[in-house]
Amino acid sequence: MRLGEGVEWGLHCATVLALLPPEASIPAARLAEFHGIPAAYLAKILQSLSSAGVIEAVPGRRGGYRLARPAADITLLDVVLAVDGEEPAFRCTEIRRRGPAAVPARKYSPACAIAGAMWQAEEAFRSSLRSTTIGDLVRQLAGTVPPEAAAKAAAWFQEALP
Amino acid sequence: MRLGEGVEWGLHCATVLALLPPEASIPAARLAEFHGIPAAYLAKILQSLSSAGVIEAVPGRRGGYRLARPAADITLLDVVLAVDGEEPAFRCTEIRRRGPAAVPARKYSPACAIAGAMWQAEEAFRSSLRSTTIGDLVRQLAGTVPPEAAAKAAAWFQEALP
DNA sequence: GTCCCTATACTCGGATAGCAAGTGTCCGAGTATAGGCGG
DNA sequence: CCGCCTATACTCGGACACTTGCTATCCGAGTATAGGGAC
Repeated sequence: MRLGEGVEWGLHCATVLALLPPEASIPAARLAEFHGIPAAYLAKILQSLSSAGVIEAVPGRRGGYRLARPAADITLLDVVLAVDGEEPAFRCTEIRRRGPAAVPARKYSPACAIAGAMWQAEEAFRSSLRSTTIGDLVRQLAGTVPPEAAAKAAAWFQEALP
Repeated sequence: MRLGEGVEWGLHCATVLALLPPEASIPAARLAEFHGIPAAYLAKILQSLSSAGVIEAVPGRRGGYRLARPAADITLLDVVLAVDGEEPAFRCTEIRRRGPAAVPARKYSPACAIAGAMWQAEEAFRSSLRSTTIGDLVRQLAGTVPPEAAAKAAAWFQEALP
């Protein structure tokens, strides 16, 4: 089980967007520069977040990206599913219905116990991600980010944005 | 996030092994035939389970695989980690320490809030898998597998094993 | 001075290569078994 | 008849190709802006 690197980028970008003034937007290239990551690939990640309705794109000369709704209404699950895809991690291929012991399909119970247990675990994973919002992250980060780094970030935004 | 197909195979094989008489073993080729899956690749999966100590290999002419310990002592997490690897799904690359707002490394808190939230979710996933054992699966399957399929399976094992 | 128009520069969006890891396969090393041989 | 020995056949274990999907990149479509000109 492996989460794509874009998930981390998407989460960090979402928290940065949550810290911007309301209605303000920031271009993908600036977000990439701020995080020290490849701009071309980050564009693809932000595109996924945009089409999923987590963030929204502002077109035009002074455009960019901003959150599509309040940070408190965006869960970590929203971001992870938008970047990584909606399909479940465990895919049941119904191998119980194959081989020499197979019987007609209608005789099987709707879901086998193995797939059920795996999906239950995945639901626990998703439930945990659903219980935290970008707003919660921002609040936590306010207490853990080094004050010096916060100051440098604020100065950088002052210069890079307007 | 995607779990390899081998995880499903490993879980099904573990339940089959749990149903065998104590001390009995079954070759990888028979397990593959029973499930209708490629034997050569299943061998690789079983190899992973064996080196992880979940199942054990019996060498020699009438050899095969069997559970390394009672089914009630094998959790689904044991199987998943053995097949899919131990490394966590979310990997923090510390992008917070990069870019124009970076400060000396020692000033950062040990773990950033984003990675912490992701790891907490993954722990919920693992905890759920830890709470179910192969023994539990066998008990559940006893009530859900079609009796007709169970009879065919028993007959097949009678003929294939000795 | 104010309004309108046009050219511009910057933005996002989707289509396009490269690479690593999962998927699938194969052959060699090792061992319990089965049969034969000798006592 | 019993025990030992050897050859065998079957097993697992690790090393070798191939395909899918993640990683990385580019160029074209679209739009708000800035400047200039007319009134």
